Amino acid sequence: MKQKIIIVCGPTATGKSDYAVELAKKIDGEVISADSRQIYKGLDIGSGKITKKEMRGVPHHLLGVASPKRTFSVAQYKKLADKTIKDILSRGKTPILCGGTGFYIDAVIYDQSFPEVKADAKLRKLLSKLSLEELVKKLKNLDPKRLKTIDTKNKVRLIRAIEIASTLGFVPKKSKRKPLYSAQWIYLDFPDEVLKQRIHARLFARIRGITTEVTRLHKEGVSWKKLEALGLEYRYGALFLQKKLTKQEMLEGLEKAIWQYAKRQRTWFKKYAK
RNA sequence: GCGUCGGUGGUAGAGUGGUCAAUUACAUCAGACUGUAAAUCUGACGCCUUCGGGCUACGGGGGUUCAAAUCCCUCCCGGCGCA
Repeated sequence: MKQKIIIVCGPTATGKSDYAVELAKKIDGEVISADSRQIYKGLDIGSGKITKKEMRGVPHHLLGVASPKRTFSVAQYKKLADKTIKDILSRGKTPILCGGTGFYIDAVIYDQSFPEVKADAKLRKLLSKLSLEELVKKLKNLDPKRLKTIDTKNKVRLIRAIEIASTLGFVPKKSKRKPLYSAQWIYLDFPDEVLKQRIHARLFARIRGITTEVTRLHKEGVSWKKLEALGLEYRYGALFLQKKLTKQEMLEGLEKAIWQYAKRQRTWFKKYAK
């Protein structure tokens, strides 16, 4: 008998957090965040992290548990989430997995196993100098099976596959998509125009807080490069503070980027619609 | 007013007689996704098509040429210089 878990997903700015709190109150649940940016400590305003007050007494997990100075990965998330879910269930409560990072949700629900191969900075640096063709050739020698499923135009993926293959000698087979829990999916969304308006309104309400937050993070030692890689609010905030963008350019570019992100999220979640 | 440089697809911006429906970037639309996933990557992107091709397009009009976004004339618009 599989245990029950509820998933609240959907694109950004659809009110997932509020919905999850409401639901948790009704069914005596606890919320587990599935958000690749809210996982970091100090990324609050820009990531739209729920505040203590908004939690209204409902326990929340996996918010602000990683350092933004270090790289955090799905594999780590998966481990933490598993542990948390087990804990919640053991106390007789219902876990509510809530967030917009499809990959994270996927990793938890479908019990994906990730190979124990850590990032090798030296190897990555070396490989990043190679062309796509050379990388493909390398992977072909190391693990021809993986080559069949990989996106041969995606350098980042190729490098990771080679990294795994050259350490383990092969790339572990993709685990089957077998659901671990009996999941109840709740997908939140709005028509395009409405969602665009919500994104716009939220951005303007938060823009001040965003720049002060990014300033603070940089002072605390998070590099511009890292901030730019964090994307959206952090990328545009960092570009603006470095004077690489005007305020106007930041606002326009960021709003556009958030919309593009929302659509990518939709694309991901469409998979589950069937 | 004279001179001069320029007006190209949603935008920026290449091209300067044929191989141009027009490099490229951005935007837009669709999609992928097993260790950075708010990241990274892919495809489509004038209109029509029986997928062979057809049609309309590089400010407007006229012309030269077998052939023009590319050359000439003229008109309109913008920048700059001289008045």
